[in-house]
Amino acid sequence: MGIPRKYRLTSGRLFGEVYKRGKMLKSPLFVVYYLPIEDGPKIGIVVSKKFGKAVRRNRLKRQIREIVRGHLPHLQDAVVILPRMKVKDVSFQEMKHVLDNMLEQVGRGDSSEVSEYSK
RNA sequence: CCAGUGAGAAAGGUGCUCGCAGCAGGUAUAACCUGCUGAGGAAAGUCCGGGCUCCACAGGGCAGGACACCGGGUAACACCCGGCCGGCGCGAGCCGAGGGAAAGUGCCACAGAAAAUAUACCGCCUCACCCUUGUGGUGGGGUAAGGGUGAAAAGGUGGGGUAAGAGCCCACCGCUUCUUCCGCGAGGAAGAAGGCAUGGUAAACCCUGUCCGGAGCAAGGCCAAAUAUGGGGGCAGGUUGGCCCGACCAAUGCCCCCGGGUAGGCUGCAUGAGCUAUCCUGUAAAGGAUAGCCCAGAUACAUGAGCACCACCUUCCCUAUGGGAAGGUACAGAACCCGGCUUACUUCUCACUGGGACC
RNA sequence: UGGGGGAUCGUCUAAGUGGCAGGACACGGGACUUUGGAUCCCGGCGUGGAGGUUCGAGUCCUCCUCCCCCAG
Repeated sequence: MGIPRKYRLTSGRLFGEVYKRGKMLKSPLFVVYYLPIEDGPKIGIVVSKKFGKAVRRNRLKRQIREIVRGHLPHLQDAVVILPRMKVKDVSFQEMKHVLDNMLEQVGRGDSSEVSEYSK
């Protein structure tokens, strides 16, 4: 895994908290929920079974983790990332570009004001 | 060269940068550094069989389920190996839920005379009677050869025989029974006798034989935290108290339901029916001996991203024995662990079969 | 990960012990009506896939595919 255990979202209860009380960013490729918390960034990734069998889902999760890894220093939120179906037709480079922008917005949202929508 | 059959092997490689998990060490828990290790032949489907754990349990039976030619292998199996029989294929070979229908019960639609105690529709033959004397009718009897129906029609083919026919008789084939020989056995071979009895269906109920207690690592164990001695019902009538005995009352026991609380860590958790090599036994599956090796262990669930070179494939371009570019390199990801089965799927090797061409 | 259940026209559903797959709604056509609705008549449409047992399979057996539920 590209993210140390310390920075992972590790219980169903926390996922529920983020969905319920967090904010949301949408793009054609991803949906990101985030909620500012005290003890450092915590990342969770949810990949639906629609994306294929276990090998394919695991690979997608690894690629997303690889992208998220670079953003860990400037995040202070619990973040849940859900890829959407269009990700299947897109290269790693495009995924990285889109997700980089979204995560930068999450990082800014912690200090300055928050915009609920993107694009 | 083409088509095919059967065995077996591999699962792209090397280097660099960043990053993840486990273990060991470094000065001390988290952190940090170093080193080592890190998915599969199917890890899959969860279809069988075990180990392991808890619960239940005197023994046996009933119910329910699984299996079913023979011999062997195994911890066990529905698996594997060797064989038998049957079927398929020109062949190499492949396939088979392959016990019992002369214990019983059920079912066999439609069609057909009749679907299982045989029967007699069209027919064939014959006798008697009748008259309109005909290729006639009525009645009785003999038939199972021919027709027709069906998935299936009560041994088959040929000959003799007969009024017409029929295992009525004969030959061959099939079947049944018996004997001898071979084989551990399934069974095979030879011979004799019987005159044919026993339709199909048991992946219909069933019978016979063998085997099977239930649940599953979210099993189970330990620690921490939290709470309510709560409410209702059932069973048992044991223990204690009300001086003793009985009744009665109260508390306590076990099970179920409702309600409330907690839901975090450690362990199980990886040395095992283990892997590799050699030798011995065995046709083989497999077993034994010796030596060496340690080979994932997560808990929102670990292998990715970028780059370079090489190998292979496809497409395109060029000055085309060559060079370059782009894309691709199957099926697929361990979660308690093993033995199988089944399904998905790329490439290669070897042996064999049939056919064609050439020397 | 483990355990359990299911699949029949477009949708909802039937088919004791194997024997011509029916019905309702919807759909298409026609009649009635100036038109539409309602009503009446007619019609097509299906056993998740592959194989096996049987003369014959929606039904019995095996293997796949998909969906749902439970532990939560």
